[in-house]
Amino acid sequence: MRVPRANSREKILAAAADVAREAGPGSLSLEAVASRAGVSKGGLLYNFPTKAKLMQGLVESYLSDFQKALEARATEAGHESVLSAYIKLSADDCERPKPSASWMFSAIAEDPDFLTPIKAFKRQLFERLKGETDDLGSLLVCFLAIEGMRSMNLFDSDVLSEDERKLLVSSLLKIAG
Amino acid sequence: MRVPRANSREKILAAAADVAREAGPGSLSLEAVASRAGVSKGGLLYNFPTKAKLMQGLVESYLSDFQKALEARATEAGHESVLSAYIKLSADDCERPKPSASWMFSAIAEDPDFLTPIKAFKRQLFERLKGETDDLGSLLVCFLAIEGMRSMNLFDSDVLSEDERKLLVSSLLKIAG
DNA sequence: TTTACTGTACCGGCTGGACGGTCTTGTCAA
DNA sequence: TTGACAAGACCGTCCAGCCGGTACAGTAAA
Repeated sequence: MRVPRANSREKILAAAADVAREAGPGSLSLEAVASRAGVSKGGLLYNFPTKAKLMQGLVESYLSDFQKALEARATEAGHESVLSAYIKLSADDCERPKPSASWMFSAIAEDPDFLTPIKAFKRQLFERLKGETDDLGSLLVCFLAIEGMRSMNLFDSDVLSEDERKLLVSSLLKIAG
Repeated sequence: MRVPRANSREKILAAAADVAREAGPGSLSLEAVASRAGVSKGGLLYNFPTKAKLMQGLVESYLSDFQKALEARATEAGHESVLSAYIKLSADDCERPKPSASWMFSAIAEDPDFLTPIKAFKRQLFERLKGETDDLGSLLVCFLAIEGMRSMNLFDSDVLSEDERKLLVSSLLKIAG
């Protein structure tokens, strides 16, 4: 793929995420994204010929970022399990001020099928974790608790306090062994 | 409040949930809801003067149903804790073929603030559970795992198999004590 | 009993506006 | 000069909300 005059693609993807977060998932119009990215509507549609392609781009970049981050954590400290890496990575993600995936609601509103790759990725990750442990019950609890944490973060629910989340993470790490 | 000729309100709320589930959260138009409910658009707008009021109605009826179901479970078998009741209730909810809250994405797309009452409800429930146990860590893990289960159900992720979910629930009940 | 009036419940066409996507024109680097 | 790319006016579509109308139940005066 040729590189654009300026790498508009990433700017646009970031802008889309920002708009979804700040203006609400229902207000993710192409015009808003273009304006936010400092690009004209025509320019946006040049990079992403359709809104669906834009959503798809968001999903793909999210997934590849996540994959890379997980791999980095899992290998950098070779002693810890993938599950521990996943727990810590998710905890860090949730501590960041901006929920990284608030665009997801826009994607769902557009077409729920956009999430199919994410579901597949999750199932794949789960299978990988299953091969790493012999206590399926504990794994399930951990995996779902992380899912819950991520979901709360996504919904912008400040239901848990800072301390509670820290306690949760340490409890999960203990269960993960 | 006078009772309507037929209780259209509930019919409309149910229809809205159905449309959101089947046509996708982005296709929740007033016309679609009215048609599904066997009511004209004018009739719908008579009962819910604005789309926002309809969403609000969905949230309120969801919350009151949930509250009632939880109370019923918690008192019917007085021996079990509220946490156990919550776990079992959520497990049953997730086993039902139709996700009961798929309208939530429509509400979020419309305006994320619609979820405020739900967040408040969750926090309130969590506080209540905190008063029931002395092991905050375990409670956190359970609470978040349930959240994860509900979220997966909401996203229609069949990431977990039937057996896995059963194992998860039994593990949670064991942790809950 | 009849007739006229009132308020409730509901109908469905209409409109103004927003949005997605196209098309033509402009621009700049090579 | 050329072609990759940006700009933004433009068009068709869709939808929320409005509004004038209809049907009907209750009431009450005649």
